[in-house]
Amino acid sequence: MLCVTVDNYLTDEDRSFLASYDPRAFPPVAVTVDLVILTVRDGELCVLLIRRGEPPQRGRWALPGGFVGPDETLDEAAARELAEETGLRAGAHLEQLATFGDPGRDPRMRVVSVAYLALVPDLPMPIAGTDAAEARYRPIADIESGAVLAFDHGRILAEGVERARAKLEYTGLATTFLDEPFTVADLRRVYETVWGVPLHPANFRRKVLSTPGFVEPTGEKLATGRGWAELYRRGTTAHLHPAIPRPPAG
Amino acid sequence: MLCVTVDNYLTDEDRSFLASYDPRAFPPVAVTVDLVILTVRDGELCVLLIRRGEPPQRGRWALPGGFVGPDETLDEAAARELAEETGLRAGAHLEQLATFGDPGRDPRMRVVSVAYLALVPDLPMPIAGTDAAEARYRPIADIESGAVLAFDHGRILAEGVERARAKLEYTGLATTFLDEPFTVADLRRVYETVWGVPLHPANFRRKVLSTPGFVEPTGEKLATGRGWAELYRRGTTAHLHPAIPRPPAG
DNA sequence: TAAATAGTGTCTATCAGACAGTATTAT
DNA sequence: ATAATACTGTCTGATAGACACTATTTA
Repeated sequence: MLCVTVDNYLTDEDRSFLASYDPRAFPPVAVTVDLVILTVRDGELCVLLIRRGEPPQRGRWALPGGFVGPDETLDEAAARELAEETGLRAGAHLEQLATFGDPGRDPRMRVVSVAYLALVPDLPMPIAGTDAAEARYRPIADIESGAVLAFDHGRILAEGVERARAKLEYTGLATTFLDEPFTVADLRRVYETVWGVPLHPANFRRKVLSTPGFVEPTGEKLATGRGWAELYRRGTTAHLHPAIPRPPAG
Repeated sequence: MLCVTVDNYLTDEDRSFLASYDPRAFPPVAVTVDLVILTVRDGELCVLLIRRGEPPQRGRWALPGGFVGPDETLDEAAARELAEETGLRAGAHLEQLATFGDPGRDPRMRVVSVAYLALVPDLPMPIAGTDAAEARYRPIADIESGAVLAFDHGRILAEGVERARAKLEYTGLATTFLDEPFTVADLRRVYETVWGVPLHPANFRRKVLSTPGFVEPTGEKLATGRGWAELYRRGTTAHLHPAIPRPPAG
């Protein structure tokens, strides 16, 4: 294997050691990335699921994912999978979530899966890949109330949803769920949908607009709906000071 | 490979598919766990490092770690490594940090490393393993100011330290750095050491004691030092309400 | 007119941060 | 006596949460 990245760190001793090193002496392990792609549509928090078109567990709903290529970083593999499934290349938020590697979580072999979390705006339609019979955004509520996902994907999804809920509190990531421009009420509905609690409109507005860098006014106003509403774009601040406090129970 | 865990999920189709499945068709990848073991000693935040006794990068300081066994979960492998290096079996905090898998991060082969973060009290002495010439707790400040670690361990350490700093704010984990019983001043010194900022003793005391479940009084008093100080044990609450706010810069 | 929504202003309880001050012990 | 530390009490400014109120548009 060619490893130019750290080649300049190698000593002569390293080089002679590597010449006699056999990577195939280790038990076979596969490394994959699985994606928790969340979006908000029609007042519901939804996740992109694919129905498996190949065994094992053909016909069952699963998170999209795939093998990490030999020359890819983990982040690159996740970005490639996200683009393949949604068509999105930029504008979405993508971060590593956690890694799942219990023996027996996949019946084929030892599979260590690095899970990623993506937050995307409401998109036209997902793209069904070669190994997927069908791809669809499905409400979280449906999965939480019974529907069983393939492998340990239910647990991965639960961690992704919890991470997303927590991150809305102290980052400006809620705006990545929205197309620009948006109103303060649109942003509030994102929080209400993801957290599952109603928020006080007046207090929410005051907090959002008093947090520097959260949203930028476009100066335009939207006349649709009742009355009129000012329009905003995403701000530049990743970390919110102060945070948007999450109500205790939900 | 025997995979009983999800065996009852297998359909007849799955079983016939698996009979013709060859795990060795994939490029060889090794999965390891690396540990960021942090402690507070002599007013400094320290990390357990080993000096590599085998190539590659023999003689360079690195995080302790090792291969994940074929029948181990990732958490089990991390707990085993922690016990091997420190002798600790319980009482320490251990959580998954992030996964690092850039091609070329290890010159031997493609190595995907699942990093774990451990917070431990001040311990007698670390144990040098078979592949380590030496094991020592070294101050974070020494590494941040120049000392280069093996592979990408500098980046892993930086993420671990940042996670630890963030977690002190909203969890009761600071107490895992201390032997019981401890005083409020001991706990304050942990925060001051990890965050690198002085905290107001009076305000710190008020916040800690008004946060239910953070610390439990033993009823005893310690007469050493000037005056006397009340002694406490770790509380049961993992999540702090309200949080211990971290001062902005520093 | 009634209902729904965008936006403004105000009141109150709480908390962070700063500081004054007391009690106790080592030097 | 002086310095250092543990601990208590008080004051101020900021903010979360609740509510009242106006303006505007649709049904």
